Amino acid sequence: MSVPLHFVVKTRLVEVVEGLGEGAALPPERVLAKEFGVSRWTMRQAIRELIADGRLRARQGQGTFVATPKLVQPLALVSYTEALRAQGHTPAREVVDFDELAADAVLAEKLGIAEGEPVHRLERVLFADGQPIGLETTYLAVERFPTLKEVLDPTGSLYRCLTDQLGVRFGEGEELVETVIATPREAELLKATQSLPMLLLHRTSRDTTGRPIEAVRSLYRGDRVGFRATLRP
Amino acid sequence: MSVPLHFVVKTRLVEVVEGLGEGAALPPERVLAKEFGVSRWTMRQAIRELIADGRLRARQGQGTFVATPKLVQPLALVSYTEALRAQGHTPAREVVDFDELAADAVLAEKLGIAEGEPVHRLERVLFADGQPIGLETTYLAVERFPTLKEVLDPTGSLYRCLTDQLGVRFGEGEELVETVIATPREAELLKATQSLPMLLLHRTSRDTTGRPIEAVRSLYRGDRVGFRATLRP
DNA sequence: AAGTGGTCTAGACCACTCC
DNA sequence: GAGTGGTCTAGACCACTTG
Repeated sequence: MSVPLHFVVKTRLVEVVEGLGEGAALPPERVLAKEFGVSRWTMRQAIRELIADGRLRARQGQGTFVATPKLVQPLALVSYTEALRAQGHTPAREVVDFDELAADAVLAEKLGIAEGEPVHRLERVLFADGQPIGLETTYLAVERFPTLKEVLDPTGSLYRCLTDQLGVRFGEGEELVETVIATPREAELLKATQSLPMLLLHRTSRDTTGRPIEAVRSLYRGDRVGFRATLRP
Repeated sequence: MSVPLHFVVKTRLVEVVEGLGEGAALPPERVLAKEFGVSRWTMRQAIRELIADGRLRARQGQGTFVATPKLVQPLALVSYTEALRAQGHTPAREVVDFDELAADAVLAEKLGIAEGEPVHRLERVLFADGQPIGLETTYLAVERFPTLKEVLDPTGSLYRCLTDQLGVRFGEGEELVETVIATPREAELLKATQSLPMLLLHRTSRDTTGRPIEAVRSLYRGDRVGFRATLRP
């Protein structure tokens, strides 16, 4: 048993998947388990890994289907909308929350303000071709952008609003990427199942004078999205 | 049951973990399950997620322990050794394989050679402070670097060898980041458990004339490593 | 030998979707 | 109502580490 059974099943299941076209339906878990001669738990373990790898997609009450390839998002200070459109996809946003709160120590540090000062919080679900792929939460100091709530169309591009209407000039930024497991709330907003690995991206942007503009926390579905960075020596 | 039981358990377990110090041992799974009044499966699900999040670390036959914070690796064309040392950690490498093979279509395309031509493959496990954190596989065209096998100390820095001894000057590079599930072989080399989410990084480097140098596939343990990128507008 | 985490089974019920 | 994926239980055995 040095190689777990569920991996053997996964390997054989990959061959089945490759024999099917994108979007094709797989037989039900219970049927597959019987065909492969394993328990449903083992079958689900194999399927879960193929879902995490982005090769399958499960829809409760409907079935499991062969997935389309992952999207690739640039790790760059560009508009989400433009980046996606450039790849031939249809972007969309949905506002979950747009309110104010008091900065905790970590957030205050990132935004260069004192703890307890008010910050805007804009939380939006990002879509590509009608499918939710990410949850983006942006924090900006109220002191620095007092008119944001009147000026910004929350369904539009924040980046455009800041540069075009508020005269902000983006300078350097720093991004951190890691994998995490989504909370139930996040999974629900992204229409994902529990315990799916996500890509968590933390960004802090500064203007050309080095002053902090925003702190962003973006959670992307690991089964649907990857990142691309262009490196300069 | 809109919130899964294992998440409730996870939330309560986090509080327990926060009350302990780094490296402290958790009670055995069976004991925790009984204390929380859930089955061992549910307990393991909660623990597995905390492991994926990098907050716990399981060692078979020993127990489960509170983990140390994740490392942060730069997404940049710099030496792995130097990057790690700059953060106060001790780097090491272990050669798994150093041989030649014929390029398949994808690899040939990346390296700018014809399919079937020979390429060097150097596969190494990367360590930080004695712990395996990544598996790096580098491919270079034999035609371009015919003396590599004689010149390179495979336990040393490839980057240094190329720049200092072979006169290569690195230009632009492109990196792709995504999450995947490790194969049993990869998991074993990284001393990780099955079905742990990994960060997969694909890099192709070019010299200052735009000619391909190397194709690299790096698999990092998602529970121990994150990436940092500095953005320029 | 004892105790730990890792894998697997058989069976149950829930939540959701479609007919 | 029937069928799907999602969660959970109780119990078993395996693989590994330590005394």
